[in-house]
Amino acid sequence: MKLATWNVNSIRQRQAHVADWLQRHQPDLLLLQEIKCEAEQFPALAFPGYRAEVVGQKSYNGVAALGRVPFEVRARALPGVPEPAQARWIEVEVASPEGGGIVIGNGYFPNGNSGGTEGFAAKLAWMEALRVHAKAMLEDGRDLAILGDYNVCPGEEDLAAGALGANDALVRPESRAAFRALLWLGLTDAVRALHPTGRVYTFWDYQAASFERDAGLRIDHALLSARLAERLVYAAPDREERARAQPSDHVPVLVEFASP
DNA sequence: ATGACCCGAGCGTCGGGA
Repeated sequence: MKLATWNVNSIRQRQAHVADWLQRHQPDLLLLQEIKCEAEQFPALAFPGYRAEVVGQKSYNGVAALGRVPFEVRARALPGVPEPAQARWIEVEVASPEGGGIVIGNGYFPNGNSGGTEGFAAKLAWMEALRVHAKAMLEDGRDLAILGDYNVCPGEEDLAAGALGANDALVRPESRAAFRALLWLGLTDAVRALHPTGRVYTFWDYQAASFERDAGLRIDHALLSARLAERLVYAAPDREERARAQPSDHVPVLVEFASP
């Protein structure tokens, strides 16, 4: 089984990139963030062989699941997040080869740098709601993967020197603590499990020739419950995608599992 | 030292991104 996550920074600007990437990599499920459109505007016909389920809104945010295997939608919003809900969560279930299902959450976590202290508090509240929700699913014994744009650099090795200020919401101690609280539930950071050290960036700013200088960040992640983590055979960002013409500022992160 | 780029909205320029 192959899963992937990709913040595409507008699906309407990136649909050819996504269609081409799907053809080359053929993941079972691709989770998208920042589609920046309403569900009716999503170019579902651009991805032959894939079924699209979309949680959209006008202009901002927006997530989607593209699947070439059967899946069902479990939720279109994160439980426990106060209204007005933004389009930041879709949760699906695919059949497991062992029988039973695998729950796959797709999140576009709040950035937390806009809106002052209130905006940062909303980021932390969103992450706490996710922790509570994930904890309940794990206590139910569910196999769980949470993919998406977490908007958190978990550690100092997850950003280039000088790429962000110390007070940035992506590296603030509270943001990192909220990320660790997810790990403490028993989840495994897939990319770090297979690449324990070194640069494994998933984002480079459009500004200041960040990609050319490799001034990147690791903020797109896949967290896995134990049985899934034990089957993990591949987890890495597709860095080459950032070198293409008119790229997203994020690259896809691909994770692959051996059959049980 | 400073600014830098991209997207959507909508036609001024700006908020948001990270």
